[in-house]
Amino acid sequence: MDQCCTPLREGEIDEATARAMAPLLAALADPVRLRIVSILMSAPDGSCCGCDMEKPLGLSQPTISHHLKVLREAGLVEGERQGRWVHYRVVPERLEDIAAALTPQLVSA
Amino acid sequence: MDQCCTPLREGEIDEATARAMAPLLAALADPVRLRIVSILMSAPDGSCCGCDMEKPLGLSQPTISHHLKVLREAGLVEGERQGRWVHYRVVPERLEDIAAALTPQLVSA
DNA sequence: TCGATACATAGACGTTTGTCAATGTATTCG
DNA sequence: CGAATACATTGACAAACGTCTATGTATCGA
Repeated sequence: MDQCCTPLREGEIDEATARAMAPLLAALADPVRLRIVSILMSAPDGSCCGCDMEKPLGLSQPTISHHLKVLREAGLVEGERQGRWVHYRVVPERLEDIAAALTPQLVSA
Repeated sequence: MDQCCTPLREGEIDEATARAMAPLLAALADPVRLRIVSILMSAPDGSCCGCDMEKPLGLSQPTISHHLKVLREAGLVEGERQGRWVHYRVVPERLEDIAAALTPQLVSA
């Protein structure tokens, strides 16, 4: 026997799709970045600037800036300069993209 | 002014929750593991053994075994020995956990 | 019992990641 | 202008990660 399972049918995601999806998940796969996203979403006006995250996160300013950059480059967060500060907010569409990619296949399965 | 945003209200996830959530996302945040999950979910009987993944993934057997271990330890995949083979299948609840953690806060926001 | 097959483990190695201190840039205010 | 503040960038370093080869373990079939 050269095949232990019934042959794989089509329908798996291709390598390109997987390579596009992985960085989005990777951007969220960090405790600090999860908390940043959570802080942004639970902020009264849905946004916040980096300076107010230092204390609750207990990390240095450059480290937080680094995490915000990762989130920004993944498209999960957007920053808008307002005078001296940059107001960051979550891009809900990206979170929905992730959630949608994980569930629909369950429906069609 | 010592505060540029309105004060953060409660509601963010705590550090422990973030530390529990991150590994689950990290397990999925890899192109190969995404494809493994996809292969398992699109298999006719919802399961598959490692040997049939080598060719489509184009990776060595130990590497695939490593990725399956990561997925197993994250609880995203379960393996059951059947004679000479181990049949792996996705644990849908874990995927739903992830999807649920990303969307509900959007509803309550 | 012996060979073949499926899978796991160990060790090695280059790459990526998370963190920090130090420094740079831009904006505001006196 | 000059000092202070918010944020970004650089460089360093240890830890974690993905991959491989080599080897170990377990199961089946002849």
